[in-house]
This record gives sequence, structure tokens and C-alpha cells, in this order.
Amino acid sequence: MLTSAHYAEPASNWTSNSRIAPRPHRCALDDCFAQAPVRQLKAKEPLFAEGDTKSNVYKVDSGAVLIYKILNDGFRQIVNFAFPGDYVGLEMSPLYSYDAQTIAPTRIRSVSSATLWRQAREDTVVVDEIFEILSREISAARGHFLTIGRLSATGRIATFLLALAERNERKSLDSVNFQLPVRRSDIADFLCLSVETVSRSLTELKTARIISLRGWRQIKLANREALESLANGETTDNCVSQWRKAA
Amino acid sequence: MLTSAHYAEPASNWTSNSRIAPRPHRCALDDCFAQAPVRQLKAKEPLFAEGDTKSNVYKVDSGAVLIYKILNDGFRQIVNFAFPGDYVGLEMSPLYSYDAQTIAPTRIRSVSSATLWRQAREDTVVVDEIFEILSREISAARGHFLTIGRLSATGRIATFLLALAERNERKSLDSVNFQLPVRRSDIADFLCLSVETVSRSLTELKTARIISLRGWRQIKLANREALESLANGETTDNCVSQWRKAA
DNA sequence: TCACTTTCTTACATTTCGTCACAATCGAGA
DNA sequence: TCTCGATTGTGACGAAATGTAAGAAAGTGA
Repeated sequence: MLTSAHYAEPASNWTSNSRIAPRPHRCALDDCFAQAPVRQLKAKEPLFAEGDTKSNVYKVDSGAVLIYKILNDGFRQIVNFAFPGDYVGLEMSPLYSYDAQTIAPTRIRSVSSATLWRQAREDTVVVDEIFEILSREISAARGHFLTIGRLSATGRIATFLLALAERNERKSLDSVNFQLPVRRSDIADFLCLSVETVSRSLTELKTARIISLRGWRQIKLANREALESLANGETTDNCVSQWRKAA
Repeated sequence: MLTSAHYAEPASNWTSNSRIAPRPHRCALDDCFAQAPVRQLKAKEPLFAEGDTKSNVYKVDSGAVLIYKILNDGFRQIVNFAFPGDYVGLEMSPLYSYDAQTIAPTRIRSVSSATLWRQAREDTVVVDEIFEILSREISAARGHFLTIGRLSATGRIATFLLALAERNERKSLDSVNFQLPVRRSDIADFLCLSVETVSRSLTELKTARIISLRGWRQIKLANREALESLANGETTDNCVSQWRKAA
């Protein structure tokens, strides 16, 4: 799951969603999924659709899943990405309120909702962990609408790139050179931008030597400080050209 | 809490946040607050600030509370409004991640988080209800970022007005003629618009005879169909002038 | 290697919204 | 009732994002 926080941090650094509460050492929820059946999906396979009766809760093992809605006007709004380790469908509602589809070959575990709730009744640790995840999700959604509502196109892109980098850090992967896991149009639909604007913003960042690109997917975050400044809304867009001059 | 859903509805009408799950007849959570101490606050009094240790969960009895963040750039982002019946601070995190302040004389009940969690351990109905509220909150936050990200200024205003109307309906109040509970600048900070744009959009709606205003707060939703069309993003803004001509 | 598709980039015209400056309105308290 | 101050409304202007349309680059498969 991608999250962001470009707003003022409180004194201690309890804001980044990954830190809302310390992960308990015993992961009871993970245990529920440990022996769950695994499904292997190809790219672009649907997991479920909006309006389906919610029967299962999923956990992504590998690959990537897109959580999205199709709006009245036909546009697609990506609500979230689910990457390895993320859960899908934990909220309590009788029907799924969004579509889910893989964007890459994906291995996924599923546990029936009923089973999970039974576990929750027996083990309060499970309840705590679900609360924690839901709380984090609220925080993520709020952070996302701050990103959407308050940041310029370039700021949103910066936020997105930093979220990917932070995610990689958490998983001890390279957070400077990595592959973008999604296409430009997915980024656009996630950040409420047009593909063209995404493209333009990336070019701008490249020109300012804040990032560099090899091909379409391989990216290098060359100036993380500048990205953070952009993601914090501290710089207006023409300040990007300041970085450019400095470089 | 104000919510919206301008995206495509699934076949059944399970999307509006108020309908995520049917309200259980027994409201265990309400019971927890029934005998909780009541505080009377004046307008513009803070309830708590971002970064405070979360000690209590609140329920608004009367009045109105603003949930907001102050961003790095000094802007205020209103995350939510809490009106009578709404809970504040239910998410599980050791610190409050936002500020809360009254905007009107407000009566509020508070229960300590510890007490609430103890209740939750003993009574699974409480757990269910909290899950439900959190799920609704996720849905609300997501709906809100669709509103912010995808709708024009007028569409956002329309969504906001409809949310107020629906809220009044739920409480069996007048959903056509009512008082705006907040100032223009609060609407602006909630919808990520400037005060001027809020003002202009309201004027536009008034000119198109979709709404009418008496003074600054009293509003009448004259053409709800048009509002819904705008909130659904079905109309581009110059279509407002079509309604104007028709009227 | 070549043809072909998908994905991405760029340029230009247009639109929307924010900013600034100032006028008008409301309503609380004298 | 009147006055004052906070709030709201309006117009002009510029900056930023979008849509359109055309074209380039990367990937795909024979």
C-alpha cells in the first residue's frame, strides 16, 4: 500500500502510516494466512468486482493488484495498489465497494471472511491487528486526499516516487534505483492527473536532474531532498528550475 | 460526518456510506457513551491538537466539531466535520493525528480509550460496531478524494450540499431548506478550493436557480436533480448554463 | 531484422482555478 | 436603530492543468 504525509509532522515522527502503531511481534493475522490456499493469477486478471458479495479477504504474496473504481463518466480511479504483504478486502462490508485486478503475474492467498471473523472472536490479537490496519488505511486515504487536493502535479509525482522508495526501504530493497511497478496511466489514475501531465512532470524532474530514467520503468532518485521538498509542497513548481540551475 | 459517492453505484444501493452495513438494532457503542461525562464547549474551543496523546474517544451530542490539519505551507485542510451523533478519535493510534476544534457551542461526551477497549474485549458487538464505523470512515475518505480529485469546483460544492441534505434526511430534518452549518472558508478548506471559488460556484448555482440563498447561511435546494447530476460529474460546467436557460 | 502494437512524449490551444484588490452584505452588540 | 467588523461577493489577471493531436520510443512476435 502506498501512503504519504506531506503535512506538518507532529513533534515525534508518528505520522508516516507505517508507524501508526508499532507492529506487534506476533503477527496473528499473518498466521491466519500462513496455511491459506494460494492462487496464481496472470497479469490483468480480475480478483473481484465492485458489487460482488464479499466472501474472502486476500493477502498478496507476490506481484501487484490494482484497487479501483470505474466512475460514472467512464474514468478509472485507482484507489490503491496492493503489493506483496498487503491485505485486500479487510474492511467490513457485505459487498466489495471497488474492483480489484492484477497488473502483473500475482500469487495471492485467500481466507474466507467468515473464518477470519471467527478467528477474531477467539483471538483479540487478531482484532487489534485488524484495527491497526484499518486505522492505517484511514490515515492513508486521508494522506492521499491531501496529496491530491493540495499538491501540484509535480508534487504529487514526487510524493508517489517517495512512497515507492519508502516501501522499498521497508523491504530492504534498493530505494534509489528501482523499477516503476506501474504504467504512466496507472500513476495518472491514482493521482488524478492525465497521462500527459504525468509524462510532463517526469520529464520536468528529469530535466532538473532530480530523477533519471532508463527506458520507461527503470528510475533513479538522484536528488531525494528535492523530491521531499516538492512532496511537502514547500516549493512552487518554478522552483524546480532552481534545482535545475543548481545542478 | 459528511460523505459522498459520485462514482458508479453497484447494482444494489450499498454505496452511500450510511448504508455500508445496516445499523444493528442494539447500539452497544452508544451504550458506552450513554452515561459518559458531558462537557459543554463554546465556539472555537479546541478539543485536542495533533500530536496529543490520545486519551479519549468523543461523541458529539450537539453543535459541530472541525477535524483538520495544519499543513506545512500554513494552509488548513479540513479532514472532516463531526456533527451530533458522530464519533471522534475512534481510530487506533497512540497520538491524535489531527486537530479538533468546535465551530459552534457544542456538547460532547467523552469515554477514555482504555475503557472503550476494555468494553470491546468483553462485548463483540462493540467490536463489530467500531469495525463498521472505521470501514465507513475509509469509504468516506475515499469518496472524498474522488470528489476532490475528479470534480470541478461546482461539482464539489454540489456534492457537499447533497451530503448535508442526506444528513438531514437521516435525521428527519428538512433536507430542502436548511442552514449551512459552516462558513464559506470552511467549505473551501474542506473541498480544497479557495473561498472565492466557493463563493463564485454558489453564485453560479444561484443564477442557474439550482439553489437559492437567504442571507449567508440559509439555503434552499431548488433543483436536486441538477445537483446530483453535477455531483456525479455528468455535466461539464458550462452545462450549468443549460439549466439556467431551462429555468 | 522488420512490422506492428502499446506506451509514452511533446506542442499548442483552451479552461479552470488561485490571487489580488476592492466592493457589498450581514448580523452582533451598542 | 445604527455602527462596525467580520464575512462574503466580484472582477481582472496570470499560472497551472487538461484535451487534442501528432509523433517518437520501447516492447513483441514472427
